[in-house]
This record gives sequence, structure tokens and C-alpha cells, in this order.
Amino acid sequence: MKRPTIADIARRAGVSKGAVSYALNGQPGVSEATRANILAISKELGWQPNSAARALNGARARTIGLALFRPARTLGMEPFFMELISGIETELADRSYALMLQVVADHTQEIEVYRRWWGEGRVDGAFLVDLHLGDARVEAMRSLNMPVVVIGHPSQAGPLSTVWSDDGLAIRETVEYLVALGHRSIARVAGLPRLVHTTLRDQAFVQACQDAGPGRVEHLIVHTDYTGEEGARMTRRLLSSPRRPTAIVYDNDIMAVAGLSVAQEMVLDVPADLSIVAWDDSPLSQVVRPPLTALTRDIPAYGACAARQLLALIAGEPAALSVEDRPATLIPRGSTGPARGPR
Amino acid sequence: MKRPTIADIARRAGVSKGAVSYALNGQPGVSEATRANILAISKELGWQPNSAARALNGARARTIGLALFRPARTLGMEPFFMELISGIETELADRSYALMLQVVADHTQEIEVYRRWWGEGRVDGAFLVDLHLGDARVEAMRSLNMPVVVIGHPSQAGPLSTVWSDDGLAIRETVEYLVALGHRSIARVAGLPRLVHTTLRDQAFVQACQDAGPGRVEHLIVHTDYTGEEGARMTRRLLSSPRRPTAIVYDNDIMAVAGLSVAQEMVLDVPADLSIVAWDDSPLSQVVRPPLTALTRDIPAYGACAARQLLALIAGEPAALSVEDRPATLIPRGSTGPARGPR
DNA sequence: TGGCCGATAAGAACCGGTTCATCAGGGGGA
DNA sequence: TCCCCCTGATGAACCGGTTCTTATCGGCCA
Repeated sequence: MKRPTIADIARRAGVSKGAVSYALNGQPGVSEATRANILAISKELGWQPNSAARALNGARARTIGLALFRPARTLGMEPFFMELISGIETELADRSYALMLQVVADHTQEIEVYRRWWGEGRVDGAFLVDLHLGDARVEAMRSLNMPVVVIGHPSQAGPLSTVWSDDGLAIRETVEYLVALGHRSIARVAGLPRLVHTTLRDQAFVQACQDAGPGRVEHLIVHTDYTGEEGARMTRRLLSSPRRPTAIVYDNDIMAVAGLSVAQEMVLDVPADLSIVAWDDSPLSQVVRPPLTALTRDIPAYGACAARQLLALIAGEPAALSVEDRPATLIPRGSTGPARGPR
Repeated sequence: MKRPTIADIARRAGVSKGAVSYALNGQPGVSEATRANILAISKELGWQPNSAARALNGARARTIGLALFRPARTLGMEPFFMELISGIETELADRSYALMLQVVADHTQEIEVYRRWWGEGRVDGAFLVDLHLGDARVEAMRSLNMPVVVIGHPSQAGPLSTVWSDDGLAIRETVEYLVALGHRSIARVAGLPRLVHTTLRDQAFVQACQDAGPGRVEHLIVHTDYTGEEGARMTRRLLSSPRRPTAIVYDNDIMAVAGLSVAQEMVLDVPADLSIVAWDDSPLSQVVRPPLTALTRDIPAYGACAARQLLALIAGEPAALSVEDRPATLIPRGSTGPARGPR
């Protein structure tokens, strides 16, 4: 009861293997009558192409790789990756591409995994996420000559194709909104300092505050590892300092929620005493009291965009080196309001 | 600049393809001197085995499949799957197995994907999650004869191997705890009614309430789709009813947090007026005020356990049909307390 | 010195497809 | 009537490994 092969079909139909191959692939070289007969027999036998045999002839693996370097625990917390993956999937599923996923312990292992996958012909291309300054993965992927799309800002991506959105714009919008509300001391609780998008957001944040007028807006940035614990700790520190900020912008929703809890624990009213803005919207942000003002973006669409880009690259189609997706937009909710008091 | 093959190595070493194959796979048939030489050359050339060619000889694909039927959006919200996947990954990564992931639109498509993957020899086995009553996937997988591990209770899994934990026990523990705190009216905000684990939890919940003594504890179950919106809506309904429960047990943390917000919005004190318990712990549960009492389990460990089971099945090792993982345990936090008032 | 055995290696077949070169046969044009 | 070309189909080579069969060589023992 083994799986039928094209040789079985050929025998049944009384033709050669070659004819069967042509018939099944819709290629010329067989008459319509024979083709119909072969198709009928293959259906009857329940034939499925063996992808290994096809791959051996230089065909695509029809699979895309994604190695994620994230501690297992944080993966569960951050909706970002799951949403990104589901967005990628929507695009891949249509063309019956699969996604090969592996969680890795560090970037060295990540490179190793990609090298193996590519070397073994298991994937046709891959994504790179969370680029940091001087990222070794860029050079490694370039030398592999594997189709790669970087999900993130092009600045550190070298010759690699990128899909990105303008975080600076979103930060600027946020700062201007807070300044308009009368805030004159704004803090930013940022993510990992080495990541490209963190530094870009940092720069944009500082710039936007300075642009509000010389010495008009005090600004402060602290870095974290994205966890709620760190977010809470940093918030506690900020709120205990003599020059307490009246608004805090967090780099993800987990930290924003943690920060909100700390504020309430310290009997501060949000938004009267403190305004809070979260980067990345999620049900979490909407469910707390007050609901959080958030920078929202369509992450699945972002993933889908990256997938399209990678598929085009793999197909050898002409594709832009860098594709800019829509920037995040500010959704004001209950956690932001006018700054209280004089000054 | 093509990828080197064993033929290239053979030529360089002046030996036959067969000898190279034996040398690279640590099999007898070549002298130690030749083996060392071949290994050196293969390293120098940067040779990688072509997985397609290996698979063609009946070798394993060294890949496991997971097709997920979940609306893209909920995937991002629920930490469960990401944690499960990261747990599976830890086990797979060690043996350099990869995980093939695909998000599907319904169970029919899920079966189709598995049939294709298996037929094409792309995966060696697969997981089945979220079994529902009379699930067509069970029969489909059985007829495919593909190694499969069901993640969930064995009751509907037919002849398929399962990895599960005793949800009933956890529910019972929770109810007994609430009853001991003096609660006499307990509601359960459950998940999708057709899922096996939902009905099992439902039954256990009712049983535990009845076991507290005839007519002693009022109980009520409402079903939802696991979203925060539904959780909020149901909570609002429960709390507005004349016979308001003094404790609510939610089937996930998202709904529990949403429920907490609703309670606070209705100016009820948690836990004085209402006790809240969440199924599945997450940073989310700990970050809100008060932190939620939760049924916590080690989901990554659960996934790792399932992965071990599946790998054993694939290897043809003797494996138990059904493996029971540790049940969830109750972590009391600030959201539960004594029921207020008389009765 | 001849014969036998084990170690080592070569060579070929095979896995299941794709693709190229080749060929038979029939129809049409000169 | 002859020749050419096109269609439909065949058979073989090939992809990159694994594995089985066969061959060679050297050493050991009688």
C-alpha cells in the first residue's frame, strides 16, 4: 500500500513516465485524450507529487524560513510576532507556500539555521527581523546569496531588500500631540537600545521635543528589555524622580499597561496627573482602565507586504529594494489628556 | 559558484561517491585515513547535505507540521499558541527538526494541508489542536496513517496519541477554593462551546459546584469566542442580573482582564464585591490591578512534552497512547477574596 | 607458496520526478 | 510521388544522495 508514483500511473496508462509528467504538469507533448486519461488514473490512484523528487531537479522548495531570536517567554507576551506571522501566512497560503519556523538562542545560531536551510535546499528565502547596529546577519545573508527581506528600517540592511514603516513620523506625531495638550516634560520608555528601530525612535523623539522650541520641552529616554517588569520598574523610577514627567511614551503595550498599574499604585490619576501612550495597539490596551492612547499599525498587513516582497524576490521579478508601508497612527483614548497645573 | 555535492568531494579526494557517503555519515566501509581526508575536503568546500536528495531515499523530512485554524487576529492576542510553539521548538531544535507552520481558514483546509504535506513527504508527523466534538480531522489523520499527536483530552481523539492535562482537576480546585472563601454563586465565562476542553471544563465545573452540597452553590455557564469583547459583554450581563454572582471564572486571561475592567467600570470592588479567576496565567494577569488569581500551567513544557511524544512516534519507538501532563495549578492573587455579606 | 578471509573501495542501481534528444507516423505542399 | 515538418510519444540522462554488489589488495595461516 505504498504511495503511487508516476511510474505506477505510466504502467496503468500504458505510456512512458515522461508522458505522465507532461500530462500532470499541463505541458505540451501529449494529446488531449492521453492527458485526460492520465489525469483520471492519477486521480483514481490518489497520486501526490513527491516534493523531494521535484526539489532535486532544482525546483523551488515552496517554503520560506523564519528563525526567531526571542526568549521563549517573551514570544508569548508580545502579540507582534504572532500577528506578523499570520499576515505573512495569508500571503503565503494563497500560493501554497509554507513557513518554516525555528526559535533560536542567539543570532549566531540564527545564521547557522539559515545557512543549513538554504544549503539543504529546504527554503527559497527568509526574513530578517530586529536588526541591530552592525548586525552580522546582513553580511552572512549577503554571502549566502539567499533571497532575504529585512523587516525594518533600511539604514543597517546594506544591500538587502527591506520593508519598513516610518517610526520617526509616528513619534513626531505623538510628541506634537502631547505638546499641544500642554505637556512640557515627556519621557520615553524605550526597548532594547541596540535595535535599529529603537535608536531611530530615540532620535526622532529627541528631535521632535527640540523642535517644539528651544528648552520648551524636557525629554528623557530610558531603555528596557520590553518586559512588563522592566516597564514597571522604569516607570516607578520616573515617577519618583523630583522632575516627574507628565507624559510617558512606551515602546510597547505590555510596558504601557505595566506603567499604568504603577501610576495607579502610586495614586496618580491617569490622565490628569500622567498621560500614557503605548506603541503598538492590542486588545490589551483597550481593555485596561482608562483605555490606552496607542500608536496603532496594521501588523498583519505589514507581514503580508513583506511576504509579497520576498516572493517577488524569489521569483526573480523586478522588485523595489525598499518598500515603505504605512506609518503607525495615533489613536487617542482615555489615557492621555491635558497636562495639569501651571507652567 | 554552485553548491558542492558529494560528487565534487569524491573527485577532489580521488574516491567514489559511495565512499564519500559512508565517510560523511560515520558508517563503516572506509578507512580512518580516507574518512579524515574526506571530512577535511567537505569542510573546506562547505558541503551541506541536500535534504531533498536524502528524502528521496526514504529518509525523514526532519520536519513536523502544524496547521492552525485560528482567525489571524486572535492568534496575536492569545499567548497560548506562541508559548506552545516555543515549547515545541525547544524540543525540535535539539534534534534539528524544523516546524512547518500554516494558518488555515477552516478544518477542511487543515485536513487538505496535512494531506498534501504528508503526500509530498514534506513532514514526518503533525499536531492536532483544539479538537471539537465529532472532529473530522481524527478520521482523516487515521486514514492518512501519518504520525499525529493530539494536544488535548483523549476522549475525542479516537486511536490517535494524545498529550493532555486534567482540566477537570484544576476547575475543581478552583471551585473548592471559592466555596471555601464563602462564595455561593459562581459563574463561568467559558470559551467556544464545541471544543472538547470547553465541555470537559463545563462538566467539571457543574459537578464541583454540586459536590459542594445540594443546592448550596448556584452556578451558571456562558459561552464566548475567547475575545475580550465577548468576555466584557458577558461579564456586563452577569453583573447586571438580579442574581449577581460573587465570583467569575474565565476561560482565558484576555476575558478575565476585560471582565475586571467591566467590574471596575460598574464601580464594583474586586475582590470585595467580585472575585475573579483567570484560566491561563500571563504577564497580563499580573500587571492589572488587582493582579489576577490564575490557573497557571507551564505551556512551553506542555508543548515540549507533545513534541517528544510525536518524535517518539515518528521514530517508531514504543510510546504511550496517552500522556498526561501536570494539571494547571491555582495561584491566588489579589483578585479573589472572601465573599462579602451574609448567607 | 598457495589459498582464504577481512578490510577497503569502486561501481552501479535506485529513489521519483523533469527534461532533452530522438523517433515514428501522418498530413500537406511541391 | 517524394520530402519535409509537425505532432505525440518514447527512452535515457539527470538531480544528489544512499546502499547493495562486486572487486581488489594485503596479511595470515597451513
